[in-house]
Amino acid sequence: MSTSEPTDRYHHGDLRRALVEAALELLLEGGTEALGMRELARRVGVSAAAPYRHFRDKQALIQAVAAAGFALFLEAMEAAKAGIAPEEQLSAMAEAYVQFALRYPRLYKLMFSSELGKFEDKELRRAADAAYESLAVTAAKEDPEAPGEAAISAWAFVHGLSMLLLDEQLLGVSAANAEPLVRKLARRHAQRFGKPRPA
Amino acid sequence: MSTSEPTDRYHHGDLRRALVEAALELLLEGGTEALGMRELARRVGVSAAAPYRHFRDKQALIQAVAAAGFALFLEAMEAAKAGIAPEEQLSAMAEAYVQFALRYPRLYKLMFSSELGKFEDKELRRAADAAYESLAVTAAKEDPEAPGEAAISAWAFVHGLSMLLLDEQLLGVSAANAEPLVRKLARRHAQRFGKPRPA
DNA sequence: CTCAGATGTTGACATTGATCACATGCAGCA
DNA sequence: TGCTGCATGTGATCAATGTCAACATCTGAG
Repeated sequence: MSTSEPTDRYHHGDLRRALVEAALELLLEGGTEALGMRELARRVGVSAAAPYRHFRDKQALIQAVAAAGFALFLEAMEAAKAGIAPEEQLSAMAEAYVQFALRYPRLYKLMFSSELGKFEDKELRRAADAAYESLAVTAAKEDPEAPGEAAISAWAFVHGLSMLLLDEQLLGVSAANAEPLVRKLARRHAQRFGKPRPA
Repeated sequence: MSTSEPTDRYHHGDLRRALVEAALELLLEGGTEALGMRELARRVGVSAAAPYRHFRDKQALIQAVAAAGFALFLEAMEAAKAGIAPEEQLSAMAEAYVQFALRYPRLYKLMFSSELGKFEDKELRRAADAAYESLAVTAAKEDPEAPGEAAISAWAFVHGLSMLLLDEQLLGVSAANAEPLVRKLARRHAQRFGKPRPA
């Protein structure tokens, strides 16, 4: 699936992209701990100093990975509400949200790790905000009287639920058997937070 | 406020406690990055290898810190619902929860960092579960028909909201001006998730 | 009083993030 | 075509970190 196979040319050709790709793999496999500049360089088959031509910092590299993560995430969100009846959209997105977190736990964690300085990197900020918007607009439609609160509430709900599941904080519930619970909770949330009973 | 001032005896006397205390300070000041074994040893005025007599790993030390954090946290939760009318308890706790997260952002983040292996350390696990219980029982009372779901929902809500605030993901809302919003959302949540309108 | 085990120290090793001066090769201009 | 400037990659090196093993020191149980 990799776009670039290792070459032995002096100039790699597309190092930056290759680095982000490899970093993503590394992250998915081994978590934040496994994501090191040197190991990364090794993977891509390049010297240890090379990555610094493309990223000021380890942090900068991580921010790029997170941004890529948010792009993936946004895609999943959009896909989730495509072709779904409006009144079902919110709960469908909620489910998709949690499923994403469960499928890519380490990536998800990184994306919200918060010491990655989300406000400092413009591109990252935009990617994150785009994902937020996708959910927010759907949630807002559910409660036109207080759209802002509805959006925050929905976001907080799915985010919190994801974290709890990832931490296995919910006794007896793990990623494997989470789906029914998630579905039930999503329904419950959408129902109670939906438009306050029209006449 | 420190229990132990630096002595120049060969044996420190209460290194373990001193280490956890110092680690907590270090964490609160500089975040996870600043929390290193060597720096820690330096602070306590002891050699770099000494901490390893009390903690197998850096991870073990971190787990101990997290456990201490959960104790603090539990305390705050219990204090929040003491002497409050039952129907106000849930929203009071929700507020207290978020306030804790906002007051100790880095500690809070560490406590839920999830690669600290919460399930492996028994003491840590118990501390975390105790905190969970404190909120869960209160939330469960709000909706006797589905106590489990009510508990998860409440926990997810406050946890998610805290994370969003810490990440400054909510545009225009920061720790400083978060209080009114938090209060409003807590009320809203308690109201909608409360007992489904008794007759 | 003694001496065994707990607690600290010293010195070392491998690894990491980061930076420097230097090497290389591609692009555009002659 | 051939030259050359600039982006890109290399290797050597530094300081710092987590961790360990061998040695030193203290303290309490008998």
